[in-house]
Amino acid sequence: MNNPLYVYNSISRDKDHFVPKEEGYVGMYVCGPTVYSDVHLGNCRTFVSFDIIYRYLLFLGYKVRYVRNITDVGHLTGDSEDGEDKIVVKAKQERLEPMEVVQKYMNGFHDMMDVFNVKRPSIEPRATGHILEQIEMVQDIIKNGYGYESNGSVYFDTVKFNEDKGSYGKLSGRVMDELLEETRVLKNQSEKRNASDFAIWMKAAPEHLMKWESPWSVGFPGWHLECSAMSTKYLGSNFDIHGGGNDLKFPHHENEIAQNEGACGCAPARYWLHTNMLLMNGRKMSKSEDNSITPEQLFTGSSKHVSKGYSPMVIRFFMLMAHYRSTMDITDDALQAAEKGYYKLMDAYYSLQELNTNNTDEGSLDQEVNALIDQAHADMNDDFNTPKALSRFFELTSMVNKLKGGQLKISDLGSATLDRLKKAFQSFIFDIFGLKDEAHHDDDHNHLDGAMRLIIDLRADARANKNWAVADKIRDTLSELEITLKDGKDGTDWSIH
RNA sequence: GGUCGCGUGGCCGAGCGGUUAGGCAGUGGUCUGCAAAACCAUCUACAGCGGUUCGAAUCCGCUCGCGACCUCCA
Repeated sequence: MNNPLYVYNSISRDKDHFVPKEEGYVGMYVCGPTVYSDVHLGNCRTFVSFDIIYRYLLFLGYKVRYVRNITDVGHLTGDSEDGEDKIVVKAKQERLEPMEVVQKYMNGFHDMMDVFNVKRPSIEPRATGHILEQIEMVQDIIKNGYGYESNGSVYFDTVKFNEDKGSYGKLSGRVMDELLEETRVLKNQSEKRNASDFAIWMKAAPEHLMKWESPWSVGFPGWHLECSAMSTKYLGSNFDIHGGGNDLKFPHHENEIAQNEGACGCAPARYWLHTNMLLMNGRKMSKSEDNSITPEQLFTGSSKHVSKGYSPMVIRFFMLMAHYRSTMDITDDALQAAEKGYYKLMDAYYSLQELNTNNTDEGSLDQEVNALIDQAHADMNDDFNTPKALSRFFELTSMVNKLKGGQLKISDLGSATLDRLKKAFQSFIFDIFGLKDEAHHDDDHNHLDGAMRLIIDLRADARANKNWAVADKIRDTLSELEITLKDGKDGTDWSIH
């Protein structure tokens, strides 16, 4: 349990020993959604991944301040100064106030996060609530010589920054000269000094819907700026973890680093964590192309890509089966496999609760059980390797089933180890992996369990009388209701699948 | 075109120099009134071609295929 935690740091391109700046505390910033449309599944994977990271840090005993923003202004369609604000575009389309659009999709986002059992962050700041902080940051950047005004807009001078610091592009591996060449043709009409410069404040057209007073113009902040300003405000100018999807590395995170260094001379985060993409049909999910599925479609099964609906926890479990830094391909077969695996694991958890031992000494099984639990912890300490940790629990699941079925003797397990095993299942499945048991819902479940015991008794009577017709009718009818009866050596169990 | 990454058995997906990953599916068995569940056994692997090494899925080179970013995206 005392293994140190290693995390893959995109900056160093290596697994680094995680040592928080302040012992016992972790500051973590994750780029949240731009709330201009419904969340899509890829978003969900990213936030589930960081939820597991957040939960694991909490499990390790850290006091974590987890900041995840809501982008509600400044994120443009297309790049550069030619684009329109995504939220403004949507507001016009739906004939709503921009803030109505924001509220609508932010609510939807929160609901979806709840459905996936994603813990809420400590602070969820919004860009529009931090205009002053962003203006101040622009002023600092200008003061330090890395920003310049041009026709009411302010741009970040990437060339000057790179000359001084020599580091523009270090996160994403870009080379300054290449950036200048690549973009020169496309953006030669701009107000920018260099093609790779980016806006930190933009002058708004008179009819623009969301705009604020600033020293330079009535306008709005550049997209990248909010994260720099808000992470600094709530986590300080240098904090522990910054996360986001892989596709944010460039330009978003690169520019964030430049802004923070440009404003205060310090690198914002010490560990940069990036999640990988969710694929469908081997390609990145895309709304514009036809390879996309919404969470709702996945839940209900109303999509040509799936044969049936899958519950949110099955999907969360599915996500656990791959490492967060690997791409993950959604297929119907893989989801079916995840569904069965999820139920198998949950069933084992309940079977485990029924196990008891009088053996207060060490038993012959103790070593193996303890080793598997230790390995699961080590797996999580190795850059949050959930698929590997999960595999340990499937091995433990097999042992639990053998103990239950009598293939292994419960007397070979010491009570201390059994106790530890129960705690480990609890911690990993519910606290760390963040799974919920969808079949055993508290009060409802207790009522149903009482009724089910009666039915099981009646069926047992029928079977004792060799009245197979009645016994099978009970079993088959329940099966149609997705209730499975499991006849074992010590009577019959049931579960909802 | 530039940058980065990936190609593992029927499917998903770990491993990244020597030992069974794991889940799902398949096959044979145990159990069962018959099933299901569970258990036991078992079958399909490391894109191709070279090289390094006592030893390579794991390192290096080349070839082929795929993906991401560079352009809104988690």
